[in-house]
Amino acid sequence: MLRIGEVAARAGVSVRALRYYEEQGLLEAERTPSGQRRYPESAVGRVRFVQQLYAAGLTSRDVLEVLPCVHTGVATPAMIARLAEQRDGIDRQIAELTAARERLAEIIRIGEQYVPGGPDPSEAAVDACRPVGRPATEELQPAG
Amino acid sequence: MLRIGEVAARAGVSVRALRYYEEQGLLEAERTPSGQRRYPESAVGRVRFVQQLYAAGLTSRDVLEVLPCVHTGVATPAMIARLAEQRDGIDRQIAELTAARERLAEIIRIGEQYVPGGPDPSEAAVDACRPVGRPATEELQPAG
DNA sequence: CTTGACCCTGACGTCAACGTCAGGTTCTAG
DNA sequence: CTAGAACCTGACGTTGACGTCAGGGTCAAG
Repeated sequence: MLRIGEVAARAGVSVRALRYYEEQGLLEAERTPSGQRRYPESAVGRVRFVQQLYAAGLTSRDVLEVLPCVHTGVATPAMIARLAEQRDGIDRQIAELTAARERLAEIIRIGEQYVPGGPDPSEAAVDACRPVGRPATEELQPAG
Repeated sequence: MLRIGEVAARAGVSVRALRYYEEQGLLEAERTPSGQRRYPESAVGRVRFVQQLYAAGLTSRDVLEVLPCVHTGVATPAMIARLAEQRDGIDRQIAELTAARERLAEIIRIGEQYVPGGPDPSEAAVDACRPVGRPATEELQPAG
């Protein structure tokens, strides 16, 4: 059984975060007679999983829905539906992220191409900042 | 030239958000003599881009660094480096999201498999909640 | 000229996931 | 037994991206 500081260190989060997770019902702990929390080794993995879901944009409440096995150990059809919703939400997120990444990558490519000695990379960079493939309007002139 | 409500509606954000973007230096607007904001059509695309970057986990300040062309129209080598950093950050995010998605998908698969008429899907679901391929410890018994 | 939709500038409220501080207890090393 | 590290429970503070309310201009239509 691990102490809270140990779990925090291994999972790469703060002690406060673990207490917060408990408050939110995401992580249980046994208590010593004096009231100190004791965690099984598996708590480390669970915390990392919670962090993953947070990183996926889920809230604590979402995670609570997504981790029914934490409390009940059972996955009902309704829960499966919610899980699927969350999964689809993540899919949409990944799609948006990929799009954003591509636009950034394009700006970078243009920038790297012009930086070495080019006199005025502005037009190309500005184009990259525009919504995909839209022709220039009156905004964002080449700074001249 | 569009009015602020028009831009907000087309970009799918609130009027307040647009004023906030201006406050953060992410979006400029001309003003009528009476002080009302007027935007070019391209503002809609810009707002969508900003939203994309927000969705990618960037802060307003990050976006401000990432969109230097908004103000200067030029991409310096230092900016390129920052762009690359952000891109890599997004890559890491995508990787994490994909991992989270996979774990969710696995839980769903197990759930769907057992739901139709299975009497006790708990063990499988519980396994799916565990860090990848870790054997059962004393926590999370099959609820009985 | 008045009604109503839209716009303006502050400025305070919100929500989530913690950070941080206060004031006190417990555990471990010497 | 004593110092110090680690733990406890409140409870208030923080940050980012807005929401929302107050109080007041603007403008096309009737």
